[in-house]
Amino acid sequence: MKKNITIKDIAELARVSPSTVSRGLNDSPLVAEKTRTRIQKIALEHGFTFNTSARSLITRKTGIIGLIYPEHFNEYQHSFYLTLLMNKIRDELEEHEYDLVVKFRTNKTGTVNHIRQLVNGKKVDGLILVHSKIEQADLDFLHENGVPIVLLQARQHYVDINRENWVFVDHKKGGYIATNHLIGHGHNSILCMMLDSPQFQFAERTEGYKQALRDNNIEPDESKIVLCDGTFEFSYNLVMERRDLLQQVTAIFAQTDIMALGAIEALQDLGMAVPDDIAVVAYDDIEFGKHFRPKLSTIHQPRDQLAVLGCERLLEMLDSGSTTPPMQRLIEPYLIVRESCGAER
Amino acid sequence: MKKNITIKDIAELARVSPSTVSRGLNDSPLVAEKTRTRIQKIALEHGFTFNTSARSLITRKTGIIGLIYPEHFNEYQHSFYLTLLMNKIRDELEEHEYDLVVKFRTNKTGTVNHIRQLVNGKKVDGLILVHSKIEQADLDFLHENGVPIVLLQARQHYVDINRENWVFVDHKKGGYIATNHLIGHGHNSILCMMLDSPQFQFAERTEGYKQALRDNNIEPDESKIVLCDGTFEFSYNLVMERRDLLQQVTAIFAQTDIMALGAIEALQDLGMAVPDDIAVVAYDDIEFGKHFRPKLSTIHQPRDQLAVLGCERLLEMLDSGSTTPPMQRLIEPYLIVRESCGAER
DNA sequence: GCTCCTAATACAAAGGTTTGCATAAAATAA
DNA sequence: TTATTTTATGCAAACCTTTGTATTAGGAGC
Repeated sequence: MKKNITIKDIAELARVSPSTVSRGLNDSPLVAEKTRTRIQKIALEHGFTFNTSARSLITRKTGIIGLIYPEHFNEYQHSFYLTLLMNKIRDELEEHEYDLVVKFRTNKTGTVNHIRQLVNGKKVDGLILVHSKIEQADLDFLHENGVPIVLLQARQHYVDINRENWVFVDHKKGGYIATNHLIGHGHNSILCMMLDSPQFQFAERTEGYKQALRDNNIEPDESKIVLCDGTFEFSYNLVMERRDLLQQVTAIFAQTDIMALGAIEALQDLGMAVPDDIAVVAYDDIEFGKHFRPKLSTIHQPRDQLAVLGCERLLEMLDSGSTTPPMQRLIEPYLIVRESCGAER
Repeated sequence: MKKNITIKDIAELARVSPSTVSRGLNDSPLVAEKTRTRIQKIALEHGFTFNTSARSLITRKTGIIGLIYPEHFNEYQHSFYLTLLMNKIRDELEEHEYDLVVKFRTNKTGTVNHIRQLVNGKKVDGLILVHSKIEQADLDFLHENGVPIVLLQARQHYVDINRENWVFVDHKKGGYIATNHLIGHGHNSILCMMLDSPQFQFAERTEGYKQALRDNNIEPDESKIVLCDGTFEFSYNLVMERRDLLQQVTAIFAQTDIMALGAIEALQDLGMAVPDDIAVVAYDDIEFGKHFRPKLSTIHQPRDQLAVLGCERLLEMLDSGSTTPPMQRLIEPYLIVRESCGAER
């Protein structure tokens, strides 16, 4: 096992003191031009890299950002959402020399609290939370310790977000756009397949749905809002078993693509045509949506924008000490019109 | 910004020396039972956590494992593969108190070499590579520095894997199983839609395809091996434009699910029935495959097994110093029979 | 009560960097 | 030339832990 080359070694080779080497390597103006280049040349020749531990012991910066997401994510949620978000975040952070460590949030009480451990142990400089079930106490803890954090994608109803930095997708708007589009194409009786989840964002989507109806002088009908568990099968079976409901509507707003897919398959198996008999607008914009028949019309969540805004802010807080007022941005999803909503015909 | 509580602080509170606190907190037998419990109680009350930097400066362990994967991954590859693999790896490692930092491998020369930086800077204790384009020089470097590494999922043809620890999927076997299954159901003229990629694994899949043919006394016909770029569209168009080829075959072995999906859509648009006119076996087992019509018969890659075996070995090397001979495992993918291959009828 | 051994604790160095302050060297001014 | 300022470098402490060695306390044996 080879011993690593240290600043001390470089100092000897360059016949200067370790402090000068340190400054030289960090491009300090305190060291003469020619000394610096000499030092850097030697360092490069010997493949020197800073020992991160020693460095962060004194600077109190680790160069690592923690990304925390819920552990209950499934392949669907990962694929259309988290991975691409994570990739973009990683890219943004790497440009600024930060590394990303990924954690999921265990909420088992009695277990180690990941967040506190990461922060207290000085393992991370900041945190990004993707609609993770963080508790108020943990948020308070982070503030006390001056650890920057940004919340991404969707809000939780049980924490106070007023002091926090966040970038959320305006899911109410998303629901609104989807519904409004359908109404605009002549549908005035629309089934809302709502994902029944503790996550606030689905209630928001339903809110948007209702609002769009009201804005078009249609009174929302609770019986046309059905709760689903988010799986393909559930939606499929729901459509199969609730043909009564189908009779009453001409369109469906499905709160995720996978739910839409299940519903559409069932409709087709029932001999109904999409979008001609029933139009469908979905939500999420998974890659596969455009290969499905009919191609899915769906609400797209601007993932990259989330990542970019969030990272920008985090980086800003990281070097300014986060004293500025919090950044709170609601970004707008948009509708991608393909075939399933019938507007293209 | 609150100052963190250190071992020194605890020492004062407990009226013992820092070294005793350290030993007490680390459950050393050198410290008396009653002192230890007293120390631990105080530590707990004050929410003490070790300063990771200081600790790893001396122990030379960071408790972090680097996960490196190719940067060119797209949503498709991520969703069915990387994320779930990563999740499993994360789980395995977290059980042993390791964190995971994710990096992708930039191969731009002139750029920083992530691997060396991670290792030299003492940021990671070990590495997991998911068919990343690592170069021989980097591998040698890792060995010199005694940094454990395991290679996962697929081999590269340009590095010497004899000294390395790895768990690969037996892609030749995968291709063999797929093809053999089709032959077993009466198909003796099978189109192989091969993914044209620098990755070795696709050539291996083709090898398996050929081998299966030969083992059944069918001479492989190069004209029935067509190169694809892996996209849905390419496969779709290929089928549309090469109807001559279609006339000659009764089945297709598509090397990825998404390619199969494109091909099947095209076949259906041409008025051909799958599996009745043409049977299809795919490869990867993405979640959506089972929701497609027809449900995709496909080769499943045992991701969890990859993760578990790889992590086990890595952890072993991490505390035994990796002197044991390398672990080299080829794990077998298996066929999931659904509808597209026609065997269920 | 004294010696000797063991068990428990303390001391101090080490790990690699950064950084405030002191010092030395060079450059400028007189 | 000498005094003064500027610029470049060196010294040493600090960051927080771990760990080999020294020290002390306590107990056993005589």
